[in-house]
Amino acid sequence: MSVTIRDIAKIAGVSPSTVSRCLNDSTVISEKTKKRIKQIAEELGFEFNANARSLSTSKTGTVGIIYPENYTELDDNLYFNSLHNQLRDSLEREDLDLIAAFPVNKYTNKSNIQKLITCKKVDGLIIVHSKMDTKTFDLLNKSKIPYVFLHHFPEICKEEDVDVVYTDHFIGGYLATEHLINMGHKKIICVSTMGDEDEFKLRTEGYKKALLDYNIEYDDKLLFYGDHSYPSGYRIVYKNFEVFKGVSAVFAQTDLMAFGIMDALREKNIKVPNDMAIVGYNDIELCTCVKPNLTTIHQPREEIAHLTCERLIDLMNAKKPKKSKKIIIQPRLIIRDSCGANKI
Amino acid sequence: MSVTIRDIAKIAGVSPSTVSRCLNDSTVISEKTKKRIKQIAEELGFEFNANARSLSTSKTGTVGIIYPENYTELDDNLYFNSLHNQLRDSLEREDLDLIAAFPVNKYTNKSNIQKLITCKKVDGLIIVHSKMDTKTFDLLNKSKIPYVFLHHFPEICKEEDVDVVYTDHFIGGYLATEHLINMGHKKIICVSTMGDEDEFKLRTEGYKKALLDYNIEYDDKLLFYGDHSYPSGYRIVYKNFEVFKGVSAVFAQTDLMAFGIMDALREKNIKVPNDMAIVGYNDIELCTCVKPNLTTIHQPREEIAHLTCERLIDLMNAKKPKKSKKIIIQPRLIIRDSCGANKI
DNA sequence: AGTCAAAGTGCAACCGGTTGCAAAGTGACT
DNA sequence: AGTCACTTTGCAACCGGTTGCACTTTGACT
Repeated sequence: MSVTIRDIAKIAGVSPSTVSRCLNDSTVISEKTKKRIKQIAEELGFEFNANARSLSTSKTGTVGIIYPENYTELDDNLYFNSLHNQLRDSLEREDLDLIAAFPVNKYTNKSNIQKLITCKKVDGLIIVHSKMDTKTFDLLNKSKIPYVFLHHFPEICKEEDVDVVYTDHFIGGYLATEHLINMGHKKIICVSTMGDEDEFKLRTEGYKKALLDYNIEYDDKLLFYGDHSYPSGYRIVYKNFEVFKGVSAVFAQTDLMAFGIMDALREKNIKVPNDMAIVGYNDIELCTCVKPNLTTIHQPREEIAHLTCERLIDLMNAKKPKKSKKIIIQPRLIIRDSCGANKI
Repeated sequence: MSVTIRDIAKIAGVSPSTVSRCLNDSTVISEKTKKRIKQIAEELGFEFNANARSLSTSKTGTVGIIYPENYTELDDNLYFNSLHNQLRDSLEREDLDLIAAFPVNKYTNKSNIQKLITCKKVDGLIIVHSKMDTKTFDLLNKSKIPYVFLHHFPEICKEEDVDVVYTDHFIGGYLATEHLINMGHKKIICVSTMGDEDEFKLRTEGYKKALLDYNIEYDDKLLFYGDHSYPSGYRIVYKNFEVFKGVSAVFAQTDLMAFGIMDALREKNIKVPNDMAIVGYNDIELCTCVKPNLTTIHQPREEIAHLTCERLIDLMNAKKPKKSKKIIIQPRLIIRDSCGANKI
């Protein structure tokens, strides 16, 4: 069917191994033959058969990414979608393909992680998922396939032992709160989320620390819990309107909750930012598709994606196992209109 | 490193071919040996090496999907993201992996379509992209790799000659407009988009046909062009406010433009839906994250994804080339609050 | 002319599966 | 015991690359 190196070899009157070496730019081949062979390959429209190549080299040229099962339901999948595109872009630079999967195939009930590893379909793994059983984790380590955890890492391993890149949610929470304080607010509601995701706890910690640093007493009546989503933000306002009436600012730990809060406040005739300042978290594209534009904490996706891929590629190319490394990325405050800063 | 069928063969005292046949459930093997071999394989934690398998069978167990280059910029990538997840889900059912790519690698400048095909990385291709040069198209056909066009198909081929699945945008435009007419509106603005994308032209045609059917004269002063995005919808209201003041309804051909229009109208103190009814298009998740909830045209993603994959898998499994087929999916009107129907 | 290192190329095995075909085994029946 | 059909298994080639090692060629130097 398609052209093989043996075809080329026959035509050029050399052995297949020579052809292979030429097309792989081996240094032991003379420039003259190299040029000649490449020429013929070009004319014949030769392309390597990736499978044959993978079989003999044990390199596939593709990396896998594992997302949390609840990813599609996750309201901030908007953030993940955009991160995903950045990751793909970073990998494209190295001509690597990307296969995305959930931890388990929900139809066959088999572990996709295991499948990708043991079937040798990927050279490396990016794991955006914090729950992992010991069996899979062992398999992962035994397989010698490099991996880096993105955003989360499983409880079953020590942070020092694995490669992980994440953003500093403590600082993020701090920055958001500090900004509101600097704008003159003293009573600031914080809307976090339930669940065992550490990042939200950290955002809350940052919030508390900022209050402390600026001598504002922390009041746990001002702390609420949503579920990431727009409706949950919306409902929290309605359910706790008395509390909202008594404050002048809100730090919502996802942008979508901030949107819900803003819409509910509008219905209650509270003007943002004049009567209430709002800061969100994530900086999804829609922040500028909402009036007033949302002030928020930006997680630099390009940087996250770039550093994650860089690290993974490093590991994939390393001859010897490398010492694991932790990469922490600093979030940034993006000032728009919802916090009132632009009106001054 | 990992367990091979030869390892199993040695332990079981049979030949590798027998092991292969057992694990592939060949009918010529006795149940007894099959059971024994499978048992051993299980114990050893055997998994097929996908590359070796692909090499000999020419089946990779993965399909590729090609997105338009401008996909990440496309404002309705929200729609595509959700469609993508549905596609992945449909493929997961058959244990197929999915590699997503753009038509060309923007760093190496090489054709990704060509790469996926000629390197034998995929068994089939879903193509969401209408521009394709003759060379690639020829390659595609010569390669015998089955493909289906999703939503668009290239101009260089005849619709009858290729497999394509898309939604009926004419009907979508018609449904949206008809609904507004039924709500008593006679002057209806239509916001389409520039560019050569047929689907938007068709939506506009549907709009015109509905007007015609209900004896409302078409007025081209009521037709505007945005660029899919929220800001463009927003701006159109500001720039043409006199026109908007004279009508009672708007059909926006993307949800995001509808959002922009709604926000601009709010700032102009025009109440939706009381003073102005609005219908969008796509039914992105955010339609219910906006006040009032957006009435819109839903493109059934599950159905689209399912039919696309079903067709592709059909083609991949076919022994002989099948006659090409066109699958057209009907959009649905989703009535929410922005059109005023719920207030009556 | 003879020696020898360096450069260039080919042989053959290997990666880990699949599969057509031949051979061996089984059991029923004459 | 011999024949025959059918079931079960093994041999060996193949998929299309890579690579260690051995061999040949080349040219500089004594």
